[in-house]
Amino acid sequence: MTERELRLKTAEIEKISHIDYFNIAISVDCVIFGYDDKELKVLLIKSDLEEFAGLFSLLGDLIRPDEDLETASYRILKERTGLDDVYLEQVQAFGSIKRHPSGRVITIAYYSLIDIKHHKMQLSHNELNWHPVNELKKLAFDHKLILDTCLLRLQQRVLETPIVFNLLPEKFSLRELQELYEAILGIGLDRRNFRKKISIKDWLIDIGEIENDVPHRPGKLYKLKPELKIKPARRKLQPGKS
Amino acid sequence: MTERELRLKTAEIEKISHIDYFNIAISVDCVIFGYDDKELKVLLIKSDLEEFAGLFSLLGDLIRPDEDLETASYRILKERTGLDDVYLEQVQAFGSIKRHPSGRVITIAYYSLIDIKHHKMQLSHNELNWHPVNELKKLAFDHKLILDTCLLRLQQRVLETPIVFNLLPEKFSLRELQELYEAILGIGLDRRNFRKKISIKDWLIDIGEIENDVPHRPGKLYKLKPELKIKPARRKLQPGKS
DNA sequence: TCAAAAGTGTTTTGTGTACACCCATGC
DNA sequence: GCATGGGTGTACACAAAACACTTTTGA
Repeated sequence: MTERELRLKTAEIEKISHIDYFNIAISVDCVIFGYDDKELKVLLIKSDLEEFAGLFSLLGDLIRPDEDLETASYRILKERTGLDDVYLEQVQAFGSIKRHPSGRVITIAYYSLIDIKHHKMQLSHNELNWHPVNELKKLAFDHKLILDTCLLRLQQRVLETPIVFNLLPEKFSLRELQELYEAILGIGLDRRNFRKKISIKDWLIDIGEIENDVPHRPGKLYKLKPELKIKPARRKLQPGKS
Repeated sequence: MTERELRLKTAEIEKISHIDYFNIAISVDCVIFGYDDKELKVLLIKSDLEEFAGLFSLLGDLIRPDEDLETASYRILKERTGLDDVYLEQVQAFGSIKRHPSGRVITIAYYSLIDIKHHKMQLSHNELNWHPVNELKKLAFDHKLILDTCLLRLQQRVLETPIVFNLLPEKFSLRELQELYEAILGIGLDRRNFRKKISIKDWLIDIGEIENDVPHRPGKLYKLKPELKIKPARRKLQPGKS
């Protein structure tokens, strides 16, 4: 659909036929967050559109008429990361008229949290790569806006609900956890206060093991209490305060 | 589109043609909140679908190919309430396959806040009426879920940003304001603590007038500081904590 | 003079923040 | 033995919650 055709429809607004209402495509875009090397990262692919030559874009696809919004998101995640059981949350829809150069495409944005170490599969196929969130300036489409909006949502959620653990391996030390929070929130945290706050939340189990391969005193390892692992199917409305 | 056609497409999933992707309609649904008689209310219309005979539904419409999501929402609000300059916020999209009996319709939910007294125009045309939010049990489509989700979002926002004033007339007393908060949050509040908290936020101006027509000692009247009135066009990302 | 709500402060409790020392380990 | 992070507690400031009496007005 060209810009010209779009304008034509605008002029004909009074006699819109029912079929015209279907001249809008719907996509899902996934902000796939990962955590590695003490940085929050996002999975991006090089845009194949001429208009955005050289820019990266989020992973997305048109929604098929026979799949739910979440189904479409899980499909994309599965295709791009090989992972199945991931945290996924819808953020909102983006639907500016001119957001997509090839026509009217409304997109529904999701973010998901995955353990970057579990991935490492189809990576770097067609320029699919992890990018530090902080270093991104310009993305294709309105994807920078979508990313920023999702990051903001993540920052809000992370203080209330135990979702960050989706970004970590099964076992982790308190230092790793704190560094993750610092990466997500973009601020430094006091170690003693952080540990106090986490211990009050009662999210973790001391598994009786310690780090190895660290060039200093190893820390204890913890894991998330199993009952707090968020099964994607279970989530309904927003969870309340922890 | 019948259920049978849907299943057919599912079977043909491998050879989906581009045009199939457009076989999805997109609508906007508005949860229009008002406040009257010490109750939070929502504007509903009697559903004209046989499947939902006797049930009420939110106000919505299909999105036109040439209008933004917000433009569509404002159009609905204008059509149904006659009001222009209202608070409007997108919540999220709802897209279950079977949410609409006549085909695949993905809807994007907005809530808006209006002064119920300013309205009173096209009301009760075709069974368009205000309903107390607390007394609603079943709505057409998935509109109860949408309403609940929007209410939850409103409850979260109301503590952080000065949006409740969109539900009140220009001048109001602190008692009215407190009763409004109580209606939205569904809890009782301590008067002294409430007044302290509001005064700290520094949102109000004492306009030097007092209530009249009250059968008791009249309270002072206040108005929201003009610079805090949220112009719909200005809002971008989520506002931070107050 | 009575009913109804306005208006107003203090105390207690909990939460967030700032901050420093000794300990265990790897090198 | 030294560098590195692990592990821990206390003091202060601020915010939230509980709580009661006097004042003003209309009826």
